[in-house]
Amino acid sequence: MNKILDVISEEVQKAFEKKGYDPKYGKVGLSNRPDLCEYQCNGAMACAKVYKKAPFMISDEIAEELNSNTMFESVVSVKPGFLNIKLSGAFLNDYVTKMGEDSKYGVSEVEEDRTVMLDFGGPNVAKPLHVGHLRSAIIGESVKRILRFKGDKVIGDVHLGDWGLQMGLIITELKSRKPELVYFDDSYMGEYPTEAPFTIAELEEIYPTASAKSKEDVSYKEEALKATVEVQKGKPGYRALLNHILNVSVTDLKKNYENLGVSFDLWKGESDADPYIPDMVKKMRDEGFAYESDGALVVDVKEESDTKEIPPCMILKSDGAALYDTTDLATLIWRMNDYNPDEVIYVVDKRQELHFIQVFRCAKKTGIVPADKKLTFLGFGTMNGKDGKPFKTREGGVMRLEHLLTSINEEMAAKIADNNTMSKDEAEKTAKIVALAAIKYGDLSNQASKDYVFDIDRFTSFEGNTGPYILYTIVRIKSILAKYKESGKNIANCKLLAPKKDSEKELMLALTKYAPAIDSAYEELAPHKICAYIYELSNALNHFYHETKIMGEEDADRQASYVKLLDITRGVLEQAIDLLGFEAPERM
RNA sequence: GUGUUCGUAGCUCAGCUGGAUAGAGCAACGGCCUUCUAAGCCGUGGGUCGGGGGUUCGAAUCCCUUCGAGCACGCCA
Repeated sequence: MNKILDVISEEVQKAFEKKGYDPKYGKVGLSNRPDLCEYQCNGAMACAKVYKKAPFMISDEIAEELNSNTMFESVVSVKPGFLNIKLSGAFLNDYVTKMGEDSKYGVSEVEEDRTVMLDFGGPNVAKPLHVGHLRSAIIGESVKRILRFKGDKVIGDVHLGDWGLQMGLIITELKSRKPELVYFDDSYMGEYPTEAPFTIAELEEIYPTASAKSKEDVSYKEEALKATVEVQKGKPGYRALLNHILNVSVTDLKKNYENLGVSFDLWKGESDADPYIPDMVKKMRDEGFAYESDGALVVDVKEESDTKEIPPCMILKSDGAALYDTTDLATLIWRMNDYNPDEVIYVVDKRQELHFIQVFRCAKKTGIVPADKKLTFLGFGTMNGKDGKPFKTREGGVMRLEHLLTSINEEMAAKIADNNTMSKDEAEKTAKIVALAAIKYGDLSNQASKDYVFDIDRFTSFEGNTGPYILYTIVRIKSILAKYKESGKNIANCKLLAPKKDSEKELMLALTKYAPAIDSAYEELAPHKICAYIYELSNALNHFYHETKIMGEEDADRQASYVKLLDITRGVLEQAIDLLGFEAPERM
């Protein structure tokens, strides 16, 4: 169905045309003076310049033309040339009724068939998820849902960090601890054990230890670098270890992402790009793109329009090892081969922007990615603590995601227990749902590209513009709908009427803004637009709720209309929070 | 140094493809629970949109400049 702005604009444009002006001036926008009108058209001012007339005269003509139109309650011309528009209740009723009949509440799907590869998550194997991984997961999951909702085919890939120096470090540390393992015996020719020689807990301890050692001990670091090259060259014992590390980590990661309501279609990693690297390098050399520079193999990606020097893309280090430029490029090879996406979107820390500029340019230049494909960098800002510096625990370390979730869950459960007579089991389940909504909404309501302050106290207070406020609004609606059903009436039979009171009309107007909100979130890959929208809608609902006694309404038709309005609002809110990646409980 | 992002209320943030009186939440203060969940609703106070120029009928929004902060800048990822 058409967006309400388009429907209104069409009428206004017709009026401009009828009066002899270019219809393009009839474009209508949302009012920025809600005290005066619901919609406004500013075209008369621009139009006045071209037609050499006073803007006020033009707006007067249009207002007069439109005043008999049943779509509008009023169209008023205001100096210097604004057109202030109010919709008629009958039109609004009709429009919102149609929205309610549509499974997507008026959001239309994109016309062309598109396949999008979405690269998000980006956890490193052998390292526990910490709060730094939260943003990519939350934003990526929401973007994935938004794109799918709009009709794109989306393939989400976790893109594990399982290939660089970190693998060399783990192997080196493991070797120094258990040199007797067969993986380190170069003469061993048999099958390697299927059981991993470590648990996830050990693995998580090994990496930071190794990383710290390498910073102090030069020979240790050299050994790790050597091990890195050897894994990449395919040394059997090390490859077997790599597989163990991968299996143990991925099992654990899946569990953690599941707790966040985040899922991936592919669990590929940097290591999956490895088979494509030799051919890629050879081709880049043969075709003259890659050349030696200070012992390393690089591809220039400078462009004339650059305002600064863009360093070349590094393909191979002077010791022959691959870098992240290399794996990201080779990853694009299999992505194009196997899935042929129209666009690849990277949801990664914005500090990596330069790297991706290099990779994108190199991929286009060398033909890995055809010119008509889109490569998009969706960079997000850092999660800071209250002090404005990157988020740390009180002790100064990184906070594990599990710990963060557990502590918020506990606070939530206590709060719910205070408020309600729920069973312990239900309270805990509800606490998880609400806590997750708090965290996700807290993140998504900020613009992705900006740094934001992660303030646990604020998120657990649950007042104002928060996830729990949205959920609370939904729960209130559900409660009334349940009561209506209990009274033996059927929501499906409810028919919407034209609004009578202001708060009722406001709510209907808020509903009509759903499709534009989703569309701009889709176009700009900006989930925060959805947050802003549902906050506005929730406010409208709560205002209406406060002054309308629905169950006490005596006029059965009016009551049915209220119920219908609530039901549509509930549907829109639940659909919207699903796009953000969380859900609402039945009670809270 | 070069580039880049940003600077909006005491705090955290919207608004930025130019429109009328710059909006929310938190915090402060004052009201509203015998009636559908007060995690709510209503109200008050709080701003030279970092500073200065410019373009325009009109600028938080576009351009220039200046101050301040963050981030990135070939062999870590």
